[in-house]
Amino acid sequence: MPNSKKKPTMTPSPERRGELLATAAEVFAAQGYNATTVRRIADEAGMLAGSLYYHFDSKESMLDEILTTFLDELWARYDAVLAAGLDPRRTIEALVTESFREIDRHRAAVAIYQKESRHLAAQPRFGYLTDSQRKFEEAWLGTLERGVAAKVFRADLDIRLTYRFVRDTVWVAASWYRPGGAHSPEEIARQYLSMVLDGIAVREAPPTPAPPPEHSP
Amino acid sequence: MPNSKKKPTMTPSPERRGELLATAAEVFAAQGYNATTVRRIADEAGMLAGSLYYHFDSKESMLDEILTTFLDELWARYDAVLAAGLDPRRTIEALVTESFREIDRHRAAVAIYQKESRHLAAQPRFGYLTDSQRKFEEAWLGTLERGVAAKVFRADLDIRLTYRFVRDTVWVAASWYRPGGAHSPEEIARQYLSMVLDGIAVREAPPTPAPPPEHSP
Amino acid sequence: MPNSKKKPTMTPSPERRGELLATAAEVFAAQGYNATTVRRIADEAGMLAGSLYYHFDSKESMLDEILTTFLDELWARYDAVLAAGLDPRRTIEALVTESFREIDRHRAAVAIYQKESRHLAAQPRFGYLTDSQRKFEEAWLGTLERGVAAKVFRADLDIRLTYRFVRDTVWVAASWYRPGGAHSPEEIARQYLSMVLDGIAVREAPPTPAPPPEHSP
Amino acid sequence: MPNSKKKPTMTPSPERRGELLATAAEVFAAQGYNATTVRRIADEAGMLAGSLYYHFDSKESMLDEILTTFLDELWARYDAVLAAGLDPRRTIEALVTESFREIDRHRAAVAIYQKESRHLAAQPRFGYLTDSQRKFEEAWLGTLERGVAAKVFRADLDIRLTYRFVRDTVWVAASWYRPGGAHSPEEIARQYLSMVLDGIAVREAPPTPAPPPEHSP
DNA sequence: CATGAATGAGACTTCATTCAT
DNA sequence: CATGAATGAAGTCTCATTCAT
Repeated sequence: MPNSKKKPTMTPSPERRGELLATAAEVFAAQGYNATTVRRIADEAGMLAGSLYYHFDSKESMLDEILTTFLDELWARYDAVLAAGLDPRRTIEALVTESFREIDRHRAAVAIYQKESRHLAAQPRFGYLTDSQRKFEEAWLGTLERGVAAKVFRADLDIRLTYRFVRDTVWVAASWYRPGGAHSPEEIARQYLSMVLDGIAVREAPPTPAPPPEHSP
Repeated sequence: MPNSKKKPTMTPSPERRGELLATAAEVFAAQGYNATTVRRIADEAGMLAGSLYYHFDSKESMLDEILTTFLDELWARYDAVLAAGLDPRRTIEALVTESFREIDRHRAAVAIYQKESRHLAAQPRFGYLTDSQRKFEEAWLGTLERGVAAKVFRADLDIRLTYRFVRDTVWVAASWYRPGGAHSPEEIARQYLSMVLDGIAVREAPPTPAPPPEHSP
Repeated sequence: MPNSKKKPTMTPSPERRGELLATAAEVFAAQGYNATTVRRIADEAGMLAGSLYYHFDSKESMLDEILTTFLDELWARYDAVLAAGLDPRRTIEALVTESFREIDRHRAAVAIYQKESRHLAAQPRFGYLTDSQRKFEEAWLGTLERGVAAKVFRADLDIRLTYRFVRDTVWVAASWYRPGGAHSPEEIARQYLSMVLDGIAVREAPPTPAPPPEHSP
Repeated sequence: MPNSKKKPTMTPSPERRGELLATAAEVFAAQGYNATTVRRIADEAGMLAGSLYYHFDSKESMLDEILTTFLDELWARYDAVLAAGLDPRRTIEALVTESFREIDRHRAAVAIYQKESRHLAAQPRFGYLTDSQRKFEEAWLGTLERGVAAKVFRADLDIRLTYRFVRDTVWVAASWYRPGGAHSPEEIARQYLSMVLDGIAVREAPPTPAPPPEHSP
């Protein structure tokens, strides 16, 4: 739901718009929104700075559109997961997996969200960021609480601490993730889930007792 | 610290300097470095923008000093830990604990580091950020590898993924941590370590009906 | 910048031209020439900004054509009046009446002229505005002077002040006049003339002993 | 005037502001608000464009301050006149005189007001222009109506037409008035009032019929 | 030490204008 | 004839920085 103010030229060409937004997102993610000049985006897109304004109202509206596009898609998927009626553990697994998929698809948008959402949320225009964050907390924290009640998640931990731990752990990944890397989003999700759920320490399983048949050279 | 040849006119009282840096750090952390105007810092400090230049060469040098102060202290502590010759698990525990203590002491600086280090590292002046990151990786990744070799950390995980998981897990906390909150840094460290090492899932009932006969005690 | 050596493609239908000019004039009058964007005119005309350039060389040439069209017509009528050899009072009456008729026909153009002519006159392209103003002054001031000489206009007033008074009195009306209002141009002219010639004050009781002898015819 | 070296121009804030506003007003009046660049104002003031922003928020706020300063003063004087309880004719005389004095004092502001107020009034920030215009109409139209009722002003004229006639007649003078000219504001007011009240035509003095007997002495 | 005023570079944005389709 | 997209110049404004007082 971007701007709906004055200009009758709302959607000149969806494709070009999309390309330009992708370019902008990439630069915003790499340099930070404030540090990114509109000229830099234009250079990257092979046009002059002023030309961007044929497609967008302002630098801010580009940011806006990048974020809303991402959040809309994220919530479509999250909502589907939450509506599926899975048990807490499977819900967490699904949410984490969808999150990594979203990072895969909208890496730049996620990185921007991570870096900028806190101070953007103060502006009325970006109020939806706060809304989204609240919904986000409801979904994750609620699921964790159900899990604790169902005795599948530990009860001896501060639940909010756990929430932040899981949440951040997943989303910071956007800062280093590169599509087409060694692991697929699903594989990363699997390993993250394994760490988050079971820890990185070796289970009591006697590190010595039973000597596993090692690989014969 | 490469450049130190500029102004020999550097005789302001160290206390005032410290106060001003703390103020600046707070604003940088809250709004982002680029989005912060020198005037805003001056306002917060009760003076005019121009007056800050009696104390500092530039806005950038404030940022520089904030980051180096933080990193210098961090490394003093990390080096002490690493020099102590602890086993991998205790080393990780100590590093995590020191990290949370550092977040407690330099919350603003840590938050700035998180948000800005990536694009700052490109500038020569901030080359030390890259150095620090490399040392950081050596320390943590090395410890994890030793732990895997010693079979105290799981071997079935991608080690770099594990590294990023542990690293991020700890440092993102700076984005929400507020000194004087419900938990002390040490308590947060304890819980985080517990999650990271053992996971958030409840262990399956140890004495399961069937197969697993191996656990000795 | 009179660039007119490139496009021989000037074969638009005169009607469309006229419509577009009327639209442009309306917008120029409402918002001011400088504050009016070519896009606004195009919007109002139901086309895109670029499309206007099929019909006109430039925004300035639209303004030019609007003003010359108006002035040409005005001078045709003024010249007819001046050529009629009326006495000073009847000449003034005729000029005023024609002026209001012109305001009725070219309200927008007159309003533009009022607002913009002063600074436009500085540009060579609009030199004709200065010429017109000089002719205008000759016509009006000359008539007034003849009237003073003939003792039909007061001699105790600064003649230039009188000239400006009469001139402004008539033309500012363009700022509020709307065609199709309560009064016809002729009626407005009649009342204005009555005010200008005889004042708005009630005449002191029969200024002379003798009661007014009735009209002869 | 480029800045000469040794100018001991110690200009305290309010005075400098005032000077700059006067400069701006002059340029706005000469070229029109929209056609005036901030750089032009700065040039005229002997500084760089950006430097103006140390004193003012924006170009618009300069305009705002110019207009409010003028209107505040105008209304102080108008209100004094209206509160004096004069009869309709003397009230009109006083209002006209004060108006010409105001034109003398704030010529530029008045000229700006004339040219720009109509489209500025649409913006919320300049809503006070509409308010002022309404008060203005109340004052003048009301006085004229009282005068008609008291039979000192003609009843055979459309009163709103009369109002506009008197109002415009006075205020357009700002477009040609130059302080220090041949006539003082009071003298101009006297002549204008004479024209408005009694007309420019020679009184009853029969242009031909009967030779005026009275003014022989 | 601090202020007040200014500089200068560069940012975002607007807009008249062009041109291939 | 009109559109869609772009250009390029110019305009308003911001801000780190300087410097005389």
